[in-house]
Amino acid sequence: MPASPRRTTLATVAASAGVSVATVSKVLNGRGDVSPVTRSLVESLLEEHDYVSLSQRRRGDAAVPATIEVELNADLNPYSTEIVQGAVRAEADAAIVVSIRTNADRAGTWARGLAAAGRRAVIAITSELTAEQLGALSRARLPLVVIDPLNMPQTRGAVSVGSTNFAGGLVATQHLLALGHRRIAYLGGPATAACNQARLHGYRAAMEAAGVPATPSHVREGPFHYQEGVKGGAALFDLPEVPTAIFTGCDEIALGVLEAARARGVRVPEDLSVVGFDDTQVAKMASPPLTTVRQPLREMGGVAVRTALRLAAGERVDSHHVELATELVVRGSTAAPGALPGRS
Amino acid sequence: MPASPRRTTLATVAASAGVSVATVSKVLNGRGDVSPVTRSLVESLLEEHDYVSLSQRRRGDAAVPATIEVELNADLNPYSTEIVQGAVRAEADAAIVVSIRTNADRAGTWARGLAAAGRRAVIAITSELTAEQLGALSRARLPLVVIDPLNMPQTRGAVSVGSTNFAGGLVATQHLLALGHRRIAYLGGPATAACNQARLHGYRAAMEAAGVPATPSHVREGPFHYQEGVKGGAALFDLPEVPTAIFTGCDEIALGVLEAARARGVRVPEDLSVVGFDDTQVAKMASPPLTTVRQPLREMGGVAVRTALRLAAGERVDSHHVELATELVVRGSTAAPGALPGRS
DNA sequence: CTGAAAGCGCTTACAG
DNA sequence: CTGAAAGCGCTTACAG
Repeated sequence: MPASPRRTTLATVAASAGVSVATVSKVLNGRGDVSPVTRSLVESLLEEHDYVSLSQRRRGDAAVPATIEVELNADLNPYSTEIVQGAVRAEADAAIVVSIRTNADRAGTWARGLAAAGRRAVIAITSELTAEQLGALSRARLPLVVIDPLNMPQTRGAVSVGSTNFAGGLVATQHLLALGHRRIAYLGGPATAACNQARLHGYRAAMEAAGVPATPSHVREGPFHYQEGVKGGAALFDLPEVPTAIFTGCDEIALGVLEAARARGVRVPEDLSVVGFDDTQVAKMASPPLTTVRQPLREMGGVAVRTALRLAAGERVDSHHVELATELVVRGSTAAPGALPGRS
Repeated sequence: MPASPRRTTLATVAASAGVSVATVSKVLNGRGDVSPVTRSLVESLLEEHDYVSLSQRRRGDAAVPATIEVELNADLNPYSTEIVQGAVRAEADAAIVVSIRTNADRAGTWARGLAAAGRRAVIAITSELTAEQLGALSRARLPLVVIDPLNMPQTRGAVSVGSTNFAGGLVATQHLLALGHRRIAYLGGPATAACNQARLHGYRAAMEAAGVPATPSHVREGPFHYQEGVKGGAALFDLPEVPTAIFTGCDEIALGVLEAARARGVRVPEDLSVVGFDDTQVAKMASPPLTTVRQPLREMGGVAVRTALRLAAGERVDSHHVELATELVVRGSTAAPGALPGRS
């Protein structure tokens, strides 16, 4: 979008409202001595002419480094921590403001507040953005980059960053099949999340290709939480056909499964193989260390920041969805079914 | 520091330099048509009069929310993640800029850059700040709050936030003693860190009060890393007097010990009790879940932000060191020595 | 309530 | 190089 040669000034707005510059200035500064009628007329004209205050224009100067908002929908977890890490490391000149959205504000207030505070772009991690919020960001001229949105239909228009989730689900399941497992369960993420759907399809594709279609009772979906792993793992152990391996939707769920196994006296990997997803810090710190599908989360954070900066600079981006490669990382939580202990 | 009634304007500087306002303006805007002599005279006078540009003043307006820099000295880990979490949640109106210091810039450049970018205060987590950096922040009028600095002597003047580490070390060790342990090892943090020293003293005090002074070979210090736990745990298992319990300097180290134990076939808590420190997210996700000394890390992040904002507003703070209470959280990684399994 | 007028802080084209 | 002068965008005390 080419910038218009001159930005709107108070004089423009005053002329179109048929009032003096002084009156417009008063409205802007929230003075009391303006009639409600005049005030609302001026306010709508300010909006219409897309008036940007002097201080905001100054803040847009090259001298002031950009700030980018990284919005979380919940507390930092091992997954979002990695993305934030990558965003923070990405660009020395882009300050990353981390915040947790409370949804207390209305969409317009929220977006305008961000613009007024000097944000140049917004990166939303696993958020559920409404159509109003997307519209408000657009009106505030704030570009948006989403990472793993939880509600696909609404956010389809936004620029997004993700990873090859289908391939990840496929390779994780193939790894377990190659070890000799046949009763492989999927303990995944929220059914509405696109990333979860892709992983599930990868799992199903691998199972079908191996001639052992997934048993319906072996597929469970739920939030990406540790407790899901504890509960889901326990539920799977109660099945008549107990799985010998569980492919999980994220490392946190996998750690929950590890705990469910320990509580039952089920040994990992001797009695049960477990595969995580993400390769967050906790994967390496698990006992046994987790075999997991690595998502390049830090790189994804970095790509999101660089994409956001390009959008903020008015550049076009080639692709509306950047997808980075996943990779299987084999550690100690997987083995052939019935394998003997003895690993290091 | 009471703000002077009026900030320096170009006119003031022009008068004291004996040049016109126009010339000063040219210097500020980096125009070429100013003689080097005049330029350097004006520049030093701008510095001397502490001139703040209009845009910077505007950025200081109440309308623009404060931004606070949270400086990490390394990648986000479970400990610093919790503090960041608390800082982000603390004040709706204070934007938290997270960054990892690279030390590429000289101290003055770094501090002035932060001030120019609109930061109002700096919070440093487990950093090693030099005297130059402290001085540069002070000259840039940026208040500093430190959390668990790694080098105590240099940072003694700074306002700090911490927790009752001595009490934490004491209560953790007393818990193990009460369970019946006598051979209790300490696998702690860096010897130079004040928080580590306090925990070690608490451990020693408890041991001495119980009449079982700590064996020197049972005390090891090192970085707050997972690998320290793996290596340190293995080293302790090789001792002639193998400990029956290990009190660790942080949850990450404790998870390393869990893994060292698993690799040796040592069962936790039946053969070995393990106590962590911090109560980060990974403590709950460990298998078995960790008994640990909870530091209120989120609260510490929140207190740091509120203190930083007060200092930025020119208020005096009552105390140069705020200390929050630690608390023992008993989970599944501790039991009486030689206890039988059977817990849930 | 409203706006003409004075004023503030800054920038810039231009005469010297 | 330098600065007087014109001008820009905005604010505010005050007259009506």
